[in-house]
Amino acid sequence: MPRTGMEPIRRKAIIEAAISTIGERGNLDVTVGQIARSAGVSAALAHHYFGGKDQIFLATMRHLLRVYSHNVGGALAEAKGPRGRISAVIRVSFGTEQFAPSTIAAWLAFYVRAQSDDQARRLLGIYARRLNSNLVDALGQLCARDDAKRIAEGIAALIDGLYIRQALHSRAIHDGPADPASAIALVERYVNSELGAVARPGKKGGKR
Amino acid sequence: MPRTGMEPIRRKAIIEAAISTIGERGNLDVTVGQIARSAGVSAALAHHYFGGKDQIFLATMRHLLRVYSHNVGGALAEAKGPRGRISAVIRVSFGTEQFAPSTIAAWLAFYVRAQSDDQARRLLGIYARRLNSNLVDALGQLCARDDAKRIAEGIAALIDGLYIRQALHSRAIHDGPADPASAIALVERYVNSELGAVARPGKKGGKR
Amino acid sequence: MPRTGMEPIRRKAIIEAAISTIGERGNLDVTVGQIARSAGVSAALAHHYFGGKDQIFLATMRHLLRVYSHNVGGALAEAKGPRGRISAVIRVSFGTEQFAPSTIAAWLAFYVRAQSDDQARRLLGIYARRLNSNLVDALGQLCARDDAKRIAEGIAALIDGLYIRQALHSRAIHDGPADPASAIALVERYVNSELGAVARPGKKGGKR
Amino acid sequence: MPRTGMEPIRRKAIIEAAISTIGERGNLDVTVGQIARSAGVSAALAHHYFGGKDQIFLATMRHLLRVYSHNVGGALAEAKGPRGRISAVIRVSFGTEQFAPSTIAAWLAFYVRAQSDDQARRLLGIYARRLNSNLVDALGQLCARDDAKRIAEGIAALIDGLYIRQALHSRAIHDGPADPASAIALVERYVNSELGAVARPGKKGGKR
DNA sequence: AATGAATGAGCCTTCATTCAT
DNA sequence: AATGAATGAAGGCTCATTCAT
Repeated sequence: MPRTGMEPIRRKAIIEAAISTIGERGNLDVTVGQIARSAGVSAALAHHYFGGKDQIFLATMRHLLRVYSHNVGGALAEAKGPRGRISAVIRVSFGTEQFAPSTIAAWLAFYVRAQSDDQARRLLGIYARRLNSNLVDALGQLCARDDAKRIAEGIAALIDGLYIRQALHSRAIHDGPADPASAIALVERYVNSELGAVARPGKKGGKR
Repeated sequence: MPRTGMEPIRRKAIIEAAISTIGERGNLDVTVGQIARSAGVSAALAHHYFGGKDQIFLATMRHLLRVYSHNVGGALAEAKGPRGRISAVIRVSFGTEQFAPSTIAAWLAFYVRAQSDDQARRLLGIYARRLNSNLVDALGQLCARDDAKRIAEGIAALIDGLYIRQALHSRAIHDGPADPASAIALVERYVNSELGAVARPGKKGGKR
Repeated sequence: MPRTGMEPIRRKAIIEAAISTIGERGNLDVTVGQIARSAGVSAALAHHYFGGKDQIFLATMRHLLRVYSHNVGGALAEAKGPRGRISAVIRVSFGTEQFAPSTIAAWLAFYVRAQSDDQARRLLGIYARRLNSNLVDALGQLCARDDAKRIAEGIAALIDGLYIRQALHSRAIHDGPADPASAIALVERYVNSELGAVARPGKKGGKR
Repeated sequence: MPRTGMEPIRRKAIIEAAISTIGERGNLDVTVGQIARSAGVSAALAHHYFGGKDQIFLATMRHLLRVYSHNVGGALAEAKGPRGRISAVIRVSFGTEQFAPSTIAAWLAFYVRAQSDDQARRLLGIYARRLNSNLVDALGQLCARDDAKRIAEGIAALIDGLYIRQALHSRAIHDGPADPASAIALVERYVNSELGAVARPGKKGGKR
């Protein structure tokens, strides 16, 4: 059975097992053994390929972040105009892949992790800054720089907030929008009213 | 030294130690020993008074929730009109007591905890529903029921999102508003524009 | 049963258990569990009091070294003249306490350990330098400085060599002197002939 | 690349890798993986050729012992008279090959190993007895049998002692002779004074 | 009222060893 | 001839929890 070239296959399996295991529990209190079992391998193998529990977590974060970034990148490429790019970011953030319960739970768990783990913090920081750039750049073409920053912050906060609420909702705490559609609508509406309220610089009329 | 009537004093000390210990680490991976030491007592005593680690956590959550509710209650009593009550909720949510780094970190940690612990979930659910009622009730007097629900959801999401960002911010990830004032302004602005966009039913003008 | 003030008792029991366990095996491949069991406590307690396996080893070395130093100190105090002090060191080195099989085995195990562990090296270095000082000082009153250094080195080498041979002997490899008396006689004879071969500086006649 | 006839080449490479790996660490706490890597092969191959870790160690000991014996044999053949044969043994014991830091460290490690491993003990016993025979035979021609035994023991102890001190010296503990020459001189001097002190039986005068 | 003493259970991690290719 | 793949077993260490005082 031991064929050569198993490493990438195992790594992927273990990372996916980590996501689902973390997702099920809702936090990082999972053992390497649980993850490994869920991946159908021994705990020793997981260590062999990743070097340790921390690295498994880091690799899992990196995977989550990379998939998200990749999806955002794709949506951005197809988007039309600055307003379209904003919508693209929002749409991807609540896309099926992103908004799956266990993905969200893992996401939040890593948010918390970032508070005590330097590497996790750095990783998250990179993604956060990139997201912020995307939003501020697009908004900057539609309004003043200061407004752009503020609105970007609002959008990001809304997304994070809806994430956390979704995580709790799927565990029957909140009654908020279980469906991505409502979440998207809520954020879009926010963008619209904020943009509607501010003058676009350089544009002739501005708001009447 | 062991005088009678120490129980409430010890309980309080332990709960406060729990908040600060959790707050410092940013998650619930704290030992009973750490909490106890920070409270100046032995781990055995913490056990004696609370019965176990889980109960310490629960009591700490309850404390956090109770303080918050109490503050909201007070602000609500002084508030003028429905719009004032909304502002009261927002203001309290970002008040100095609530927005202290370690309080926020503990808060988030318990949010995560609620995903895997039934009792924590129930506790959080009660508070969430009460907050929601407060918001929806007030908003209901200013707009249609459906709009009220949606805006309440938006407000709650913004608050949660700004919390999580604040937690990460104080650990140097985000560049968002470090100060409560900006956070409050951001949410207030949201409320204003959302309310501005919807017609208030039953009020004379109504929607045209 | 758990009386207060157990710590020193346990520490001592664990250290003695470490010596005998290491002595029986003849090397440091002993588990904390084995040591603890031999001391009649749980492995957790050994960790509790010492902090870890390394520290148990270090404490054990320190104990061995301290006892030896203490014995040397006592013998030195009673010794008459420089030649007597040399004999004192030799006598103590092969004294019953020092020359017990498990003590010797432990001693050697730590010698080996010193090659890969910094702290053990430092510890052993202190003792080695002190032993060297004692010998060189005493010899320096009986012969030239350079001779003293050389003879001290010879004595130390003989002691170490006889130790290692004793360790193997008690495991049926060598046929050397099983008894301390022969070992002492061998070293004493070495000292005598070396001293007899060198002129004592400052003394007129030298040897006849 | 896998040509036929690789076995002896691999065996030798692995044994030499074992010596250097053990020598670097200064003890037997080396993994098969480390040895194999240092030999440029996989751990599985080392297993394949030797059957297990223990056998690798045994083969390494055997190699060390065989080289030493071979060198002694060669030196003995060229030596002149019994006194010359004693010098030959001493000279070889501190020869460059024998006195290399990693060789000495490995040697000591195996000495310690012999205390807990039967096969290692047997192996070492054979060599020890042979060395003893060589010395006692040669000495027997220069002095009484009893003296010969005693002096042989002294020589062996000195050699072992200087070895162990050399091992520690190269790790900066002792200040003894770093160079083989001093070690040889020290032992030779010992032999001379011991022999000078005893009457040679069967020889004419002897000392009165 | 309070704590030191003590431990069982569990987790991470390492490693020798096996096996199929 | 040689190795990547894989694992069982074992050890160090932590920690919540109990107990006697």
